[in-house]
Amino acid sequence: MIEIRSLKVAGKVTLKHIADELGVSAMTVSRALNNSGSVQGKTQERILETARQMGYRPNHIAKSLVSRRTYTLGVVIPEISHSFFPEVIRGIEQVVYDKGYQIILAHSSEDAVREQEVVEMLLSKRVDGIMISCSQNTEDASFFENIAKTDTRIVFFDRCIEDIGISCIGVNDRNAAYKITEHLINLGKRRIAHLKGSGKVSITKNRLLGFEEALHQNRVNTFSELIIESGFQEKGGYEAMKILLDLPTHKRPDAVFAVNDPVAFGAMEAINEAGLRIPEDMALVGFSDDIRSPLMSVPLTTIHQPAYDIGTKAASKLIRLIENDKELQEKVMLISTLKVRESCGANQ
Amino acid sequence: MIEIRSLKVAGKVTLKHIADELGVSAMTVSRALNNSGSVQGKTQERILETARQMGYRPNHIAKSLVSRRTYTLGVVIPEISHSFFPEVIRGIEQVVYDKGYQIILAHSSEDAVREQEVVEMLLSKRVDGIMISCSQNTEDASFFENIAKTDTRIVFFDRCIEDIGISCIGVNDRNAAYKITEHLINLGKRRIAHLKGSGKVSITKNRLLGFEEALHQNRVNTFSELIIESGFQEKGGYEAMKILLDLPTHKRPDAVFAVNDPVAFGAMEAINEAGLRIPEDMALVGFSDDIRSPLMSVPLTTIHQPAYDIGTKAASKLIRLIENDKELQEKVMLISTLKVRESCGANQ
DNA sequence: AGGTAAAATGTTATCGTTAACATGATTGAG
DNA sequence: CTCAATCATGTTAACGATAACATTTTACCT
Repeated sequence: MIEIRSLKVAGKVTLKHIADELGVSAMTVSRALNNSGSVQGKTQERILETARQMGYRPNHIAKSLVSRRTYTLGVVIPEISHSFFPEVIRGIEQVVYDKGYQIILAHSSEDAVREQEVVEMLLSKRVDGIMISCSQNTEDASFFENIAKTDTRIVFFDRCIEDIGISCIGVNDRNAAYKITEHLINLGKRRIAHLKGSGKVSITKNRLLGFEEALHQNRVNTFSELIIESGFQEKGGYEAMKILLDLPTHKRPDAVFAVNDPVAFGAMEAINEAGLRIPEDMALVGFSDDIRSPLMSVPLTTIHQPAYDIGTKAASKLIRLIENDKELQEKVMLISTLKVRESCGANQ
Repeated sequence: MIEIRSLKVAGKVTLKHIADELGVSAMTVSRALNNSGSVQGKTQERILETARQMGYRPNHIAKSLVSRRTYTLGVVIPEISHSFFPEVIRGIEQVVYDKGYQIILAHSSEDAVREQEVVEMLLSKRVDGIMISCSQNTEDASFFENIAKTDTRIVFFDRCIEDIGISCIGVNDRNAAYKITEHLINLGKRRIAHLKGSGKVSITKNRLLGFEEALHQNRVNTFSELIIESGFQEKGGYEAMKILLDLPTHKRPDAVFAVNDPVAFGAMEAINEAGLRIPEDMALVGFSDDIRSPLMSVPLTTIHQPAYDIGTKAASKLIRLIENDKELQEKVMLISTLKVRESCGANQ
């Protein structure tokens, strides 16, 4: 039985406290607790027991200062209330937990200025790496390029800035956009609108590209007045749709492809308010397969993205980049699939 | 124009690097950057400019070691895929961002062991405080009591352990449960079941209490075989409901009050599978107003909780506890409201 | 017993920043 | 012109842990 003179130390217990308690040096205590050999079995036991009794908790702040490693990763998302992101986070969390890391969650609120602020903060906190899905008005690629030059690793997921040598984990946006557009064409739609995202991020560009390609390949006219920037949120979708609905009746689209499901929900509301029926008067499809999409009064046809897997891939890629100097940057495109429901008019 | 000899320093730029660059001491640089008086205007300008050019970023790890403050808060949630929690996090994030803190998000996956692990980790990371919503099998109050004795502040939200002197931010669970049960009684239900939560957490206890009270006050029989533990997840709701459905027909409930909406969704599935209609054959109500609840084929009657506000209150309470020694522990009960939809049978 | 290799423990310096104190430069009053 | 007060800057130590090196103790062999 070991007698503890000062079970309650003012403030937190440190190695030094334990060392003083037992009349050994802090180094010996450190070695004992880390099991790093060459501490007499008996001494080690006494140290472990005393540490337990004194409620010792290693100070990772101090450890990090020495090791220059925090085992903490930053995760920056634009909007936590889209069901897609919590699901990605769930994936990230699982990997990160298994590998012994933690995440600092930061929220850009779809604002590029705030995004840079929180990234700066993460860097000051010396996170080992950052996973980021860009805000809707992120334009400044050089900001990320400069970070990539430092020893802090970055990985984009979902909303990426492409071709600047930073890994991207997303889905085959272009191909999926192509498929869902072609699906509308096959249903006989000929005036197809696109509510497009914004900024320089991958999904804006690639979903638009896939859309245009599908029209072109299928010899369907593209109408520039039917391509409207909506951003990525419900409100933007509502407003963009209003613009389309204000067109003269014969110029209105017969189908709308929204850059993501929240935007489609906004559009849905505008269409309902205008007294039009989905899909009879106007077909509508989205992208991302939000948790609400199958539950809408007219279930939304969309592209299903493996959100959880995007999270696990992004996290494991980032950790590999951190832990292995040889690891290369790469673009990972997971497979997304067309989810046909009723809003496109196929299942009537 | 200042000439920088070594714009690129191996590793990260420190105060020392800037100091050497300008031939001053690190302390002067520190003072200049922190604007803490008594640095000559001219010198300060040179320092600021050089710091900018060298891409200096303050090292919060080192700062934290000195100040024993990390401006980081831990947030522990049991399950990120319930829409309630992302919404709480959104509230937390807003306050925390405004006050200059960050959050480390940790996930217990409804597992008390993992919960303790992540809390230990947060403590090792020396977070200034922790917000936690307990897992479904959290029983060990002393674990939290011991932490509360240290100088790390804790606040519970939603799923609290009560009466151990730690602040709780939640809703008037007992009263709300009373109301929704009474609502079922007023609709003529007389064999009312409860799918109850688990563990020692507040919502399990209080929602059950409110349920029983409503039955008692309204002179409706309580049937102990109609109170089944389901936990807090969809799967648990499904399984618990199966048990009720296996009862002989005349012993089956005519209404079911689920401890939360995900559990109600699980129950809904079981009821549908059994070929029964909601609400005609069996009424069903939940608690929490999940984002999916109004969208179900039979929209779910439930209790709406102000999730965002729970987040903001929890965060500001925690920050006040951290920053102000005089701040007292308290129990905050926000007002939740009955949301009558169709699953209870009122709006047919 | 003497000597040496191996094992156990201790000491010092460091990570980047800042508080506390120390020193040197400048100013102004008498 | 001198001396003290004020201002600007520097030095040292500390936060808690550990790597690298240094010392002491133990064990074993001849």
